[in-house]
Amino acid sequence: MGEPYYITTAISYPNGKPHIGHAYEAIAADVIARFHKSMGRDVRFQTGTDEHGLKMAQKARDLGIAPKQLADEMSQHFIDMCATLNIDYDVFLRTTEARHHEASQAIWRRMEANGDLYLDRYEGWYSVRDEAYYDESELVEGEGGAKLSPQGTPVEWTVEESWFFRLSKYQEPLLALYRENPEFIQPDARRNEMIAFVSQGLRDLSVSRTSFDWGVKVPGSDNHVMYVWVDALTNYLTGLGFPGETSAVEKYWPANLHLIGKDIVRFHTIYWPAFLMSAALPLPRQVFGHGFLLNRGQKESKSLGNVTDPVELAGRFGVDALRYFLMREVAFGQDGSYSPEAIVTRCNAELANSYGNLVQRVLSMIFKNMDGKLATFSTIEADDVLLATVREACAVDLPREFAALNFSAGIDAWMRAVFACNAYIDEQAPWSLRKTDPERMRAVLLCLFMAIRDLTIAIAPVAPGAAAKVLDQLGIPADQRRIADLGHAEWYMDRVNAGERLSAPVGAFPRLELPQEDAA
RNA sequence: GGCGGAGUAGCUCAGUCGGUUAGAGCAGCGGAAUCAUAAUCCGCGUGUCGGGGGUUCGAGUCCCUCCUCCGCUACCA
Repeated sequence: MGEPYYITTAISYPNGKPHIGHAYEAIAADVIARFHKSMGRDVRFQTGTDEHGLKMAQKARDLGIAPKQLADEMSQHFIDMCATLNIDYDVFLRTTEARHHEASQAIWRRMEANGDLYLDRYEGWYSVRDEAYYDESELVEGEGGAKLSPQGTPVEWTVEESWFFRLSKYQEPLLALYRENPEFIQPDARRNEMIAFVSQGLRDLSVSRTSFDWGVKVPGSDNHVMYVWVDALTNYLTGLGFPGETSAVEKYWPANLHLIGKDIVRFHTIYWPAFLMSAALPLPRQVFGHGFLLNRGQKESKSLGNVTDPVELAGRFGVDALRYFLMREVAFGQDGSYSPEAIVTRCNAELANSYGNLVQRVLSMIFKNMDGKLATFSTIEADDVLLATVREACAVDLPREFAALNFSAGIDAWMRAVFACNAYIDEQAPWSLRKTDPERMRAVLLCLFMAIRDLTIAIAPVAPGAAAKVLDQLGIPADQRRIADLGHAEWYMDRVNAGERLSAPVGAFPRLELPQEDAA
């Protein structure tokens, strides 16, 4: 196996069904995982659900069921979403698992042993509904002079015993981390924000609660449960077998990439590294905060009634098309906008018309005019130029951009290679050569066969289902479908010697139709 | 308020250290071809590069200022 590569998504809070943002993060992480596997690395990919906290407990109480029952039910929606979207994770971690409680308590003890936890009182304006304390300056005045949180919920002065983490101690180490490892927080704009935040000074963090009990118990303080972030962040270690000194921990920790939404960058780039430093554990190499997806430029919300079910969306347009659209259309790291029209337009123009149709016309001609038979052939300069262009895009340009998480740019390079194939086929006009020079026609079509193999392997991490369908039709062995295999000199002769003939092609990238209800 | 980012063709965006007539895709218009998923190929852009001022032989690219939008500004996940 190749060099280890460990990627995680944030774990989702399952107090509602998955929304498009969950799908986006899962898809992006899956593309990254599949890409690195394709490059020959030994990949570990983890996702999951964060099931503790007051909101889950309250919702369960409202429904009259046990929190665990609610968690089981809701977590299943996320598992199902992953199945629908072809998310090929290695571990789906649930924070209610016993091993996770053990891991969280283990990291707690390590922080405590390092002298970074102490018991004190937390006093402040507390909103039960928000499960949050607010500073006096944040409060707003409600009717009759009542004090309200910035969200307009009632607050009351509360004194609570709480464990504190000495976050203040880590201000300088964190700043040094950002300074010495500029790639630790990405994109750059997020890093600047975090540097500004930490530079203002850090206060110690309250890391336990006594007001509810749906969480991980604090070791030695049974009436306390851990602050959700201590528990949640630890999931990245739990899945590897921590606190056991397992081979997975040894091999995959520290993680190469925590892929998260821009809204939780602070927790992952300030609290998490501070916890890890305190526990004397290595720090992840990179935290990337992706942007949000907007529905026609607007944030999705229940009140606007524009919430999209990602499973339904995938059903309507196809998983591969949806995955392609999201990775192609949105500049990774920035917010992006989507709509049925945008998905249909983008996927039809690129996946169906330019690429899918290329595959179809070439395989169809090989089937009809060559009996589906592959053989050796000799090339002219135009052929060599085309194959070199395609190879460059698939083995160099796209991988370089994907490795840097520039998916849009990587796919753009891939599209240019597809355009080159379409220009080449028109120039060579094999349909004319059929009558004038059949030998040359065969060379042109086989050249395109080779190009299609490269193109399909390169795009497979993005559209795994449809790519596999094409590679099946090309007769490429299942263990020869990685980007790392592109350069194998013998692949084509092996394929010829296998002797398997091509059948009539079956479309793998169909044109999409705009559903009636969305046409307007 | 403070800090940071952005404002380039109808739409989405590229434009590295300032340098020749500011680019790509989509949409639109014209032509070619007919192997293919009515798909493909070729050709066509006089854009106040948000406004104004400045530095420079020369600025979308640097400086100042103004306008607009967005993000962050501690304990909801």
